Amino acid sequence: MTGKQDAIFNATLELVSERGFHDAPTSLIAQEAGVGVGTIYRYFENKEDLIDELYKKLKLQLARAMLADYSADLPLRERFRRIWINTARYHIDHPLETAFIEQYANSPFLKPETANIHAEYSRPVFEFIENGVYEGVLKDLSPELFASLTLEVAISLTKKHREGAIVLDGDVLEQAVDACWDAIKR
Amino acid sequence: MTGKQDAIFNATLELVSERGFHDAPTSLIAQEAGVGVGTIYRYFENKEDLIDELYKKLKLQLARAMLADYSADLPLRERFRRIWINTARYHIDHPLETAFIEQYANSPFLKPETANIHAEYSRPVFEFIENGVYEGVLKDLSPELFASLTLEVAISLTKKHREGAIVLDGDVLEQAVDACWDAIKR
DNA sequence: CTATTCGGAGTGAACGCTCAGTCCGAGCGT
DNA sequence: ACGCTCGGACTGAGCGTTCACTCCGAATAG
Repeated sequence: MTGKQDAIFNATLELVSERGFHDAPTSLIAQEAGVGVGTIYRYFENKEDLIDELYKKLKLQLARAMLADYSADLPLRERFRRIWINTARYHIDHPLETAFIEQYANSPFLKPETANIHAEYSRPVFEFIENGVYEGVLKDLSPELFASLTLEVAISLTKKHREGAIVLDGDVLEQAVDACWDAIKR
Repeated sequence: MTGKQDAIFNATLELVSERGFHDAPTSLIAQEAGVGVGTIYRYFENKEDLIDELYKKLKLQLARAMLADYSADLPLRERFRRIWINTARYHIDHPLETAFIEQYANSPFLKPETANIHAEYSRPVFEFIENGVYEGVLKDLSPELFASLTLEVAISLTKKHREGAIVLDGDVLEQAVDACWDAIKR
């Protein structure tokens, strides 16, 4: 039974997202999770470890969501659209997870070995890029530049959506995918 | 004499950027700045106020840098290039400032009234967008979407540069400006 | 001399984490 | 079937430490 671990994860996600790492004391996390403080330390070495494990879990969840309906058989344009929309959708539908990831990724506590997790899950994304460049449909740019021109745009838009600066409805989403495609297509 | 206030700002910038908000105790900031702890509280109400004031100061600095050589007389394409390159340059040349801004902007401590500061300084950026849309050179998109498609890309690239994932030399910078232009031009 | 600025030991509050003790179900002897 | 023992998951009051912030005497300026 991992019910308690999950309860601790959920409480941590909620508290850290809404109040920040250092305003989410272990005592509160335990209370919110319905367990004793000591129980946290049966599942995690310390608070930093708890945060780090939660981060890895969410990053994996995100990677899965991005590639939810991916298939290498589809046309490049459609593969792109799906990955892009999936990415945006995840961030829109999971504000707590997004706030947590963003907060931890930008903090100096992020462990170097944790920072690179994403790479191994996102193989299909690189596959897509290589195909596109090889076929001459995409510009010959580095994968990192591709990511910044497309996925980072999606993330930045969802952040503005979350803050209320824009409304990301279907129309805007389509405008944005098209614009991102223009940025990378030859 | 504002020498002490500046010393406190500098020490805070350095410590918070490298160690994080909560691993930069006032005692250390005071030591690094060469002042007593109490002196900090002569210039700032509390630590949160100090951080917030520093954030505003850096945001203003950034806005000035972005528009350093801007002129409404230049062709749209050139205006765009300058703003984009200036933005990237600032973030590349000011890693501490960037780390601080990014960290604070993504934390839940950011005051709502502080979050909107940038808008008033970036009037010329909106001017550029309005002109471009009016002249039919740019797509008819919202200013926020423009920002995500261009400036956020610049910022995201410099972050990768700072982390060592890519090297942002002149060539890559030019590739990126061109790609961003393709994203927004009609 | 007076007014103003500064310094840093000291204070109370809050934190992460520990550990002695509780609780409960599985296993065993009768 | 039943009572007893044992082991480990779990608890939370308490420990040691650290922090933001205060306060008042010292230093400095006018």
